[in-house]
Amino acid sequence: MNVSNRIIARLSLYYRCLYNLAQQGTFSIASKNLAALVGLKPDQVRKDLSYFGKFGKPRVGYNVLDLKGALARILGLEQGRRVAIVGMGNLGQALVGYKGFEELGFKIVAAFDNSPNKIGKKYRGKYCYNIGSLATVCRQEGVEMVILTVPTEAAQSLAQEIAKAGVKAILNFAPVQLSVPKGVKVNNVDLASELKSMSFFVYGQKNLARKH
Amino acid sequence: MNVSNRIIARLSLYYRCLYNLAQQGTFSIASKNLAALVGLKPDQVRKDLSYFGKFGKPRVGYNVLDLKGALARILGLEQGRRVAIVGMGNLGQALVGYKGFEELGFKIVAAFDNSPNKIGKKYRGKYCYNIGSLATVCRQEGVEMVILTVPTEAAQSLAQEIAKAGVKAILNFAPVQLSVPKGVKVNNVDLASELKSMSFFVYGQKNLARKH
DNA sequence: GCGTGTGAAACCATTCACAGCT
DNA sequence: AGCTGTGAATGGTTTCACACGC
Repeated sequence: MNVSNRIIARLSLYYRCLYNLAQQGTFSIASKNLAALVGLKPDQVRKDLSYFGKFGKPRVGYNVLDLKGALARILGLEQGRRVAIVGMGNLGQALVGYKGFEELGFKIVAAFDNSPNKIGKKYRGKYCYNIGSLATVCRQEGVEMVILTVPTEAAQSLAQEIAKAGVKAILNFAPVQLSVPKGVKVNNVDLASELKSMSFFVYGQKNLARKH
Repeated sequence: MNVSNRIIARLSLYYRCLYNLAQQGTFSIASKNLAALVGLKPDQVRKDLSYFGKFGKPRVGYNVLDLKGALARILGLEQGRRVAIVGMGNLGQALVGYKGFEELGFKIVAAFDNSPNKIGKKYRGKYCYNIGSLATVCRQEGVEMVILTVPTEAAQSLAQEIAKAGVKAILNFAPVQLSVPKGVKVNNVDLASELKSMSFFVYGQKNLARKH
């Protein structure tokens, strides 16, 4: 079966809301209300969920805990995922302490850098290894996903190393298109491009040469 | 005219590549090669550009400097944009020094926080103001876009303040759907959701209840 | 011949509308 | 009556295929 990126991105949002609702002790929620929380239409929510099963009850909506559990299973979040951060610059250091990760079961088990100043130090209690020992440490620690926060020039060759170390997912912050072996999933976070894109909608737009 | 988010997101990528190509002194590039750099099909690149005009020359491709200039104009990047960071936690502090912003003409002109420890300090040479003076400082400094890196609970009410201060674009890192007045553009960066989404493709997927 | 620009076709995603259940 | 689940209809995006210009 074939599920698109976009559906999964939305499931992640639903999961986030259900997590919060569960904490507040909310028992059940209708597609209409869930949709409002994420800024979508109810139809969309129901259709997305219907790809994976029938989780709702007519007249009632969805049981929060049940649906949260189902999404956790679908998204592969049941047993926490083991994550490493490669590149302990400003961004890497900020993310090593990011609350949002640990809450959702992403456990940061290692940090890596190539700078002698950083190797051997601890950041938020996480030991920073020499990047040369990437493969060894990743296998030892069972690293499943990597957050890659290195300078642009270094990103591609490290992505290869990371893939060789058996890691199956890379969240890439470097503004380059990484090429990796099949079977490795890359998601990109391109901060400057986000700004550029907003710039268009607010300050560009007018200079259009062509209508349509 | 109506241009979709997705086209603009891709234009931002093209711009990034053209910026690099220009620095390397490359004179011209074909859609095929540009597509390879961003991981897309040549047809897509040509179609995207054709919404805005005819920039290429048959048999030659696109002149790098010309196309870069055209995209800068379209994206509203010609005169640098003035940006503030609201929330000087780990992430805010990391982003205040992010090279990728200044290079592309996004000038960080102010930082804000509500903590007495931080107010009055400088981060990478940027003064941290009391968040209470948001409106005043934003108008004084001509802030056009805000990067919002505050705790989830604070995000919604600050988004309102920011909008009131005349800022037209918010890059939101808090995992909530912000509601803002019409005319204000919000882009979300939800780091935990990125990880969740990758988790599905690598470790979820199998547990599908329904085929299709 | 080679690479652009662009209608037409194919594909995918969202929205609609309603049957079915409680 | 109210809310889910889902085919059918709509709308949007990507890919194809080819005419045109150098």
